[in-house]
Amino acid sequence: MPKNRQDLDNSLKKQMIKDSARNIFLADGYEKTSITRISKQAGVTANTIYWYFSGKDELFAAVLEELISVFVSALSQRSETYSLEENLLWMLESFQFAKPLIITVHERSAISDAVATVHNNFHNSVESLLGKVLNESGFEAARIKPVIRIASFVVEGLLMHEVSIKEKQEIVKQLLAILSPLRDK
Amino acid sequence: MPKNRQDLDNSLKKQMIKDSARNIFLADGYEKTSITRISKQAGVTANTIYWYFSGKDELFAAVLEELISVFVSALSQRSETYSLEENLLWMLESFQFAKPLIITVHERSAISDAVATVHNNFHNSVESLLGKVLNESGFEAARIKPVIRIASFVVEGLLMHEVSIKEKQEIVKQLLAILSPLRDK
DNA sequence: ACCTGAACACCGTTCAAGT
DNA sequence: ACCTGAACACCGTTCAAGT
Repeated sequence: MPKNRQDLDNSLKKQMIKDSARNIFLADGYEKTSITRISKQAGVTANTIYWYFSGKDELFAAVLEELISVFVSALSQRSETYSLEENLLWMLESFQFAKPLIITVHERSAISDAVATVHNNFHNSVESLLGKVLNESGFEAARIKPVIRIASFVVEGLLMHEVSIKEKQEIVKQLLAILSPLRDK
Repeated sequence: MPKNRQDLDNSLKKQMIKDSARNIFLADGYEKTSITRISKQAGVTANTIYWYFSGKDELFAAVLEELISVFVSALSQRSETYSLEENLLWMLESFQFAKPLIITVHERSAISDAVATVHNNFHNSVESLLGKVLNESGFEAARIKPVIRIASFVVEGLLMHEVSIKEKQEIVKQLLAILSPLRDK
């Protein structure tokens, strides 16, 4: 019987599991990624994962949380120096690699509270950030919330569907027209 | 050993399978619905389903096709007599019952060609229908396509996320402002 | 406290065999 | 042509037993 690997630092092993999970989730999607495969890549047994995470959804939620925190802090930095237009386009670009997971987030949110919570927090973070920008640019206050929601739904839609580059540009252009503070003048 | 039930009409049995599948899919979602459970409700063995459908995704696609054809023909009738606003609100309402499946459609489209095809056809049908309406109401031609896409992404977004009634109304209101032909005058 | 091997109850799908 | 019982290779998860 292989030894316990208590030599390895505890939180380090947890991080290895998360890293393996993230890599395989991103490459092959949630469903095709088995706990066994994650465990092998992390150098542990499948059941060891259950010592650190209470289930596959909770592991997925932990992976999401890391990805999202990187993304949100990058966006929050950018939002001070770049325009809304540049940030929207940047969001579309930098999310591309996580495309298969975006659909999964919605699917698992209906099943797992852990995933649903992470999903909600994400929407709140991004939408409050964009709302702040619109507010400072003199956008009519009453319209900010619904318009931000429209923008985030469109971004999600663009990531979830196969859309040609040309069409994508047209959609972003129209979306930006809606988001322009000039419309209130 | 139970007899073959070749007494039952062939296409009738196929329909029974589709009906059982639809009911359980709608009630419990794709993942929680096993082939075995569908087969029991339809009064056949699990493997019999594989005589009529090449897999779970193909059965799901067939179920979707039926649901969509009912929906599209209803929408196409309505679009002649009702306003765009009324039809948008009607779409939101009448889709509510299929909420769990909308997310699944996107998830399985990434995996199954059969589901992807049905999904694409659906978007094309709805968007060409709405495009026709906008065209007749004198909407600037170049903006029709992207704006229609925005509308359909927002409808999907509203169906995929938990949104309060009040917020939903605000979003629809802002969306309609974008879709109003008056903006071109 | 941490980790294992073995088992559990499922799953979608396949296949040889029946009618 | 149509349908079955039995099996296959998996899956996420649990648990008694080890260190």
